[in-house]
Amino acid sequence: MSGKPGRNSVVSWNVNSIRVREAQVREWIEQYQPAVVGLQETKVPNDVWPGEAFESLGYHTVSNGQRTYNGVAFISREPAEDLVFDLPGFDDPQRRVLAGTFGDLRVINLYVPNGQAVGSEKYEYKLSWLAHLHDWLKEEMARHDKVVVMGDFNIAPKDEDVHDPEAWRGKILFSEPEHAALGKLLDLGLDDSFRLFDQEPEQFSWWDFRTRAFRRNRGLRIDLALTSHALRNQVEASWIDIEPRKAERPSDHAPVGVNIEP
DNA sequence: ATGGTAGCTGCGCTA
Repeated sequence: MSGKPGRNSVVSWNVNSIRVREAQVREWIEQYQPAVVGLQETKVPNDVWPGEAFESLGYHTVSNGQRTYNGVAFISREPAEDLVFDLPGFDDPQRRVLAGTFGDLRVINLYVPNGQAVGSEKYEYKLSWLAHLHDWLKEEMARHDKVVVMGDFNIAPKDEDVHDPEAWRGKILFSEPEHAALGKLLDLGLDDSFRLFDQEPEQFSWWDFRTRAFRRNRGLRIDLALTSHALRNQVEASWIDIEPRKAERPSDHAPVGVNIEP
């Protein structure tokens, strides 16, 4: 791992239900005092978002929630400004987008559709969603210099991000059209921050519950923090913290993040 | 080709 969580961290964490993971998230934030945390799969509507658990630590929160599925949120030391809750022009009841500005940093928190299986209806939705994301990000990149686009991308970028690339090649999370869509996002002027640094091999951010994949580290790196070129000389580290994945009743995802020099 | 586990919900859907 290059670096570790700290006060300069901007963090993405798919918590797979904030109701179940509330104490884990609160304790993690108490330990590291990160600047911004973007959550995915909170699975609660806004009226039962447990913001008070984090506001009692001195943090601000904002939820873009949904019952049962999806749902994204920010927990941040400074309040978010210029919030965006949707992909413009993409009418979608699914709550997957939350963007906010923290000082001079634009942070875009995403829960990219999973896609279920290549060729399925949900896969087509995923690719369409990513195409609309691209068009909106192009505008966001024009409006803002320092941008972090982070979240559960449900795409593993390269072979080294997959425990068994030959088994996964062409499958959901690792198909060519998904790679093309991610490539188009990077072409807007973004880096996969994790690869700005030398990293230990076999570092992943998600391990399937069903195959008990964590025990053998059979994972994928699908949780990403993309950083704009203007941030290159401020990005000090990019890391995955697998400690919370070892907890009792963990999320299937680990928190990932970038440390950005103020 | 399928199933395994987990969460939410109310036993099927999503991941």
